[in-house]
Amino acid sequence: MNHSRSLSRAFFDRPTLLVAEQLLGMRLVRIENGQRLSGFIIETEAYIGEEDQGCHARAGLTPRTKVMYGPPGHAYVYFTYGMHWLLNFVTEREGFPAAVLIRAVELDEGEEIVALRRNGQPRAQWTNGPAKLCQAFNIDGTWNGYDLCQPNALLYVESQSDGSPFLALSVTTTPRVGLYSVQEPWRSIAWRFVGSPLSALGKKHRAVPET
DNA sequence: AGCACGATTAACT
DNA sequence: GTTAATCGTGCTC
Repeated sequence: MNHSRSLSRAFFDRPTLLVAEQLLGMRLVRIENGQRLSGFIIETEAYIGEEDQGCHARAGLTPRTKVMYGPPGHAYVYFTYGMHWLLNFVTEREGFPAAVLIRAVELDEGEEIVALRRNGQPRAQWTNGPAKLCQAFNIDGTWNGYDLCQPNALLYVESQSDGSPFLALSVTTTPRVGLYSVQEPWRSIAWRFVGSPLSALGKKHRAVPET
């Protein structure tokens, strides 16, 4: 594609906080039966290392966390609450467990299919949650370990051809969602990145989005 | 082998 | 704002 390019492994092979922030405005792409489904990433969270008590890797190397210990640029997809799949991207060097959770995207391509999958829901709620976007893009555990940086990948992230994001966003950081039982400082550390359209600046400002 | 728990969502009141 | 749905994971026995 002329106006875009796939993010390289080097992009993910960097400090997780940097990756989490710079993923905002990039385009998540899923090729399904030859058709493109995509959305602009607008919300992420960082999970970094065994010390991070909010990170699954706090349990060390297990069958579940194995992918996070692997090379960067792979998908870490896991199941939670008995019914939801969540999509993460592995970051940092091989051997160091870290990942970025994709919490929300703004749908770009694949409206018909997503409308079908999220039937009954208004458009604004199609992909505004980590499990919702997995449902919308039909991403489940079979994608765990998938290499986003391989040639002709069916799941990957795009930037513009010059490497910049598609959307110019103002970035707000807040504590990560749903870590109520996690000890401090991990519970409150501001490792959640929320992108808001620059055009919305000066209008409504939400200091801390509801958790 | 058994069990408590959860990086959530939708459908309630 | 509250709660049920639902099952893989990791920890304990």
